[in-house]
Amino acid sequence: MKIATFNINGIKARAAALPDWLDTAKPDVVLLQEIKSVDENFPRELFEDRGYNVETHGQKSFNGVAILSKFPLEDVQRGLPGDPEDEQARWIEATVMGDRAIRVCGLYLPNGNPVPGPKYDYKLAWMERLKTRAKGLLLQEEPALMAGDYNIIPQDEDAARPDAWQEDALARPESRAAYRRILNLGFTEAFRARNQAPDNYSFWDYQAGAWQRNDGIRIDHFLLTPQCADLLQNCHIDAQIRGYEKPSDHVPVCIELNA
DNA sequence: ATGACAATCAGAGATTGA
Repeated sequence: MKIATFNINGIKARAAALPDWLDTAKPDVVLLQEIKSVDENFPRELFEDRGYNVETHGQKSFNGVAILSKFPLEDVQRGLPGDPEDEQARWIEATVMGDRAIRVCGLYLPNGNPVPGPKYDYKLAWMERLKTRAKGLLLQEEPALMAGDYNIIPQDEDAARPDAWQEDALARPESRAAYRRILNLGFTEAFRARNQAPDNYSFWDYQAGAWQRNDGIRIDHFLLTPQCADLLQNCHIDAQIRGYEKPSDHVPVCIELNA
């Protein structure tokens, strides 16, 4: 089973590029972030016509996450638990009913800039809630994953110019520590489990020719429970599509599971 | 040191992103 995560930076703006990529990459399951659309306006036919089941958790203008799946989806949950006041659409999870049931969680972790400030506080608080949900997944002792735009540069090797990100919410020591507290509960980060090479990124800014200079950062990640990590075949980044027509500033990260 | 670039909503330019 091929599962991908992709921050598309707006479904309207990606109405051509996203189907093109689906037709080429043929993922079974896709976790989308930043659909920037309310549920009613999401062009689900684009995906249903290609054989995908579609579940969305959108909001107006910003954020918004979705799951596309060629397998049936069960027990869909929207919103990260832990704060009933939180209106931002950054979390959706469901069980993918393939040969083996897999719980998939799609997330769009807050950016957090500027540091310090209320947005950074929200990021850290959100990560604390994420940790709680992560513990819950581990307790199930079943194949499960949390994937999406973490807005975290895990280590300096995950940025072309680490010095430029030192004071940024994506790389601050407190951000990295919060990410590691989740990882250290017992998750496997799929990309580094299969690839130790530097210069692998999942985001390039639109500005200043970042793509052409390969001035990127790796911030889109797959975290797998032990039972899911047992199934991991490989993980790769579809970087080339960043150079295609009207791209997102992120590219898809894909895993192949023995399931 | 700053802005560059893109998307959204709205119908100009502010806001957000990373």
